[in-house]
Amino acid sequence: MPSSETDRAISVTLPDGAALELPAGATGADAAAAIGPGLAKAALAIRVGDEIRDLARPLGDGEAIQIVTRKSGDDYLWVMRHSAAHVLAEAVQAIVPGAKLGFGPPIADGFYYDFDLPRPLTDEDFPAIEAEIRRIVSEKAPFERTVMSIEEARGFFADRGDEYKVDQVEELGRQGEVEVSIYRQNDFVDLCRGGHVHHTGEIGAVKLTSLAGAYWRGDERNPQLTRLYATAFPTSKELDAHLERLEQARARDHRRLGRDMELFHFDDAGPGFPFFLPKGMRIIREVEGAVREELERMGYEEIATPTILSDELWRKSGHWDHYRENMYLTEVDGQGFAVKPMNCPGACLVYRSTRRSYRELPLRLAEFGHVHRHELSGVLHGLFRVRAFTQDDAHVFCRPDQIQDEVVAILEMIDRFYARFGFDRVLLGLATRPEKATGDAATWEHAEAALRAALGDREYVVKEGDGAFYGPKIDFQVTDTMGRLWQLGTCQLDFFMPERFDLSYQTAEDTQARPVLIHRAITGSIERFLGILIEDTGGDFPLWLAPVQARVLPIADRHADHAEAVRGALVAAGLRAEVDARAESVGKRIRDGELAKIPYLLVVGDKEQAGDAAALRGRHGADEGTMPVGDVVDLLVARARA
RNA sequence: GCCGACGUAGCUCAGCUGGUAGAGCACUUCACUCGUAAUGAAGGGGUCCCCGGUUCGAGUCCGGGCGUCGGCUCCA
Repeated sequence: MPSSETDRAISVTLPDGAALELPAGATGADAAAAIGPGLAKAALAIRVGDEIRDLARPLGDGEAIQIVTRKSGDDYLWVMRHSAAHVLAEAVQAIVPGAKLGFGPPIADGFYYDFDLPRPLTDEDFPAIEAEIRRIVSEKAPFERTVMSIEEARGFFADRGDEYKVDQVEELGRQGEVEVSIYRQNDFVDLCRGGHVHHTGEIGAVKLTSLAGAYWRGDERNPQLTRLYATAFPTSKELDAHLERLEQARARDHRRLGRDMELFHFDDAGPGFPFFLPKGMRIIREVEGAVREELERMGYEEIATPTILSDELWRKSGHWDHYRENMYLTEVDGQGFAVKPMNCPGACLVYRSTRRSYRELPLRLAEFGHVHRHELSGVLHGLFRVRAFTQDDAHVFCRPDQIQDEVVAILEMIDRFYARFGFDRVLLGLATRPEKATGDAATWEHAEAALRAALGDREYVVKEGDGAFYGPKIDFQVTDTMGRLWQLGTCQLDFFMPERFDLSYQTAEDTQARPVLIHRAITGSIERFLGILIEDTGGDFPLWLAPVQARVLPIADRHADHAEAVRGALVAAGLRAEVDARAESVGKRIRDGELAKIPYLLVVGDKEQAGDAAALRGRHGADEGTMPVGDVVDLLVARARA
């Protein structure tokens, strides 16, 4: 708040690095006016650091600011969509009288608005709502900002029966706000921190995209609201381009490519349980091979532990208390068993199978563990969220003083592995103590500090309360083709499992000590990793991963034997090759080979047969000419290794 | 699990207000034996997701279940 004349002036930084001096308490609007009258008129909002703010909010000393106008690209889209959300809400209230308002923020690629509705909404209502939006847009109704005290706003929204807005006003009050801003267009009024276009006419093409249920404040104990997703662009041309991009992204969907390329299959006989087809297994074996190379290099030993183990074991491990509802249980001969949802108890039993010395530590035990988890039906999603998957799991048992080095080595291993597959945008997260946790606060803090130290100066986000019940973790996330985030690798500290299983080792001083357990996975889940790999490459796998690396096409029947010989030479050299000798034209078979995304097509006719050669065609028509079969084999082997 | 939509041949889909199913691609066979992105013809293939109900009659209407898709919540 602007106050006495004793306040000093403030200074903010503009995008070009210049400093702008303003009186204390100056707002974004003041800043825009200070820069120029044109900008003052065009200004819609202001970006301060990562945040887009209302022009009416006072600026702080030293802040880096950027005025948002119609020409601000993504920032403009953000502001315009925020305004579009208000118009959507006005339209919905016109179509469905009595609709109560939840939240309605802009999000990546669009915006949504939550409603508590007197009647269910279906997509048949979309055209009417869109028509109403267009009508409101054509009115060019101004967005007007007013300010109310918390008490005034509470009463205002209570009178209107907008209970969720009342809840939010109260929440803001608890957060220490003394007044809130209200935006109005036509008769529509919304509690809103703002940043809006001047009038509804500045909203471009709006399209409703989907309908979903969403809990108030994201808590399933709260009422479920109806969420209407939509997007908006300045022009319908840009909207169409966006819809076209979405369509292209859908073509990379691993579920679609997995079926088209015959990699895997899902069957009603086992919802969430993937069936891997021969070509899918070829890729999986390559991925596993890459993991095993790392295991060898980093001093791991591979083990295998049983899929089904006594429920006694799961009681001891803590899974019974924390995870039972997600476990597949069975009973045989009057004894309870559970299908493993994790591999750690098995690894602990391996550790405990003999007496351990400090000289053996760190003991790194790896396992390709096939685990089963009964996930809720609504969360299943292709290979990304399944009910049975293979963890490239490992458990490192070490002394407390070895934690740092081990975690550092694991992070480096994961980095190297992802780089090999060409994953560049990997997000790191540090997940800390959750509500449902075992162990004391001091132990947790110690563990979290160890992980922070190992992360060093890497970029990562802290996810408060997102850790496993037994310890904090570092996780590695990547996005799929639709922008959803999925966790792959993980590195978790566990101070509790060794306790529960009473694990120990003999120290140099001939005493018994408790090892620390580190859980880690590189791919996290081979299945999920494959899904990401499919979407990342769009099915155009690098040569070394391609399920079929080369296909030989004999021009006519009389070239079949030579084609077979070429295939034999490729296979003998360790390449995955096949022959397409169907009675179809060469053009047709070339086309089919391209559509099957096969890296190399080898055409053989009279000329090639006579010279024991093959004509090499790379993906997308790259003609590399005719060369002796031996040369083709050497060339492809070299490229597959690169 | 919750909200919404959807479920017809291996795939993509058509099938109007109820009258017991159709196309393209794929597959099989035949003819053609072809030089770098679709040769032609013929043929096989369906418990219209499942279970009930309404009706003379249900792919179509109603109820329940299962599955899939988009979200929410969850995710060791």
